[in-house]
Amino acid sequence: MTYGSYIREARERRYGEDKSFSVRKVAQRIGVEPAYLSKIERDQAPPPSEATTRRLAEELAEDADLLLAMSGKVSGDLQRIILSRPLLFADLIRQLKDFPDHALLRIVREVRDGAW
Amino acid sequence: MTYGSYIREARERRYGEDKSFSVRKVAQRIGVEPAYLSKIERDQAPPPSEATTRRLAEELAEDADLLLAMSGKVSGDLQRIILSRPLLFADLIRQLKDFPDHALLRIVREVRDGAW
DNA sequence: ATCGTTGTGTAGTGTGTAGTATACAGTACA
DNA sequence: TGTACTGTATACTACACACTACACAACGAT
Repeated sequence: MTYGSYIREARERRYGEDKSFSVRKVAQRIGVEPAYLSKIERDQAPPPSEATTRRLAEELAEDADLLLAMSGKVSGDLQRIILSRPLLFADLIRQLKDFPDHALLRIVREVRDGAW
Repeated sequence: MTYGSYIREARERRYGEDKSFSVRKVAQRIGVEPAYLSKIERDQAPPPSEATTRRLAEELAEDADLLLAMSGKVSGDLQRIILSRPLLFADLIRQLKDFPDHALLRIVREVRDGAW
């Protein structure tokens, strides 16, 4: 599933029930040219900037982090968090690389629930 | 402490004991023009690409993650790890944002020591 | 005195990013 | 039958990134 096809499907799903989700209208609301959005949806243009992806995500009620991941980008706010303590986060992330999802999820939960 | 001044100090420290750590020689070994390295060291050019920073880090025996952080970049391998499971890592990192260093360090250690 | 080495000033280059602008063909409907 | 909308093809643009190429003056050793 590419960025483009994902966006296209999400938009068309909404267009089915609300005709204001045409390429033109959505493009206008997020502040880009319709031809550009069209190219993105057909993967003829690379995914747009982080800012544009965020507007698009909000418009289509999709997850911004997921969309950003599809465009090969790590969210700017995560980057800033990592850069504030690069060595600690580098260690942590590299160690979690091969952890299975469920172990990761457990850590997320324990950290959230203040088991620390 | 900027990227440039940090590099300059590290290089000059080594130049004191080994004359092969001149701008010219180091530049040649890491594969860039001397004038370019000179500009970088004086912060007249922005920090170089990740690849060049890595070669520079190795040449000067400095920490690549630290140097990359100074240049405002998150290491590519960390990005790839995050992008492999964007939602899990996004959650985790955002939750750790305001953790004090010692708490983070403890997690790093417990994860490493297989307390999971 | 000159040769090699030092760092640096200035100008220019190729590639990528993130788009805009205009025009065009097809479809819906009133 | 026209007009209002649909998506898309094509061409172009502005700016940033990551450098190279060459020239020059200062200094140190032989």
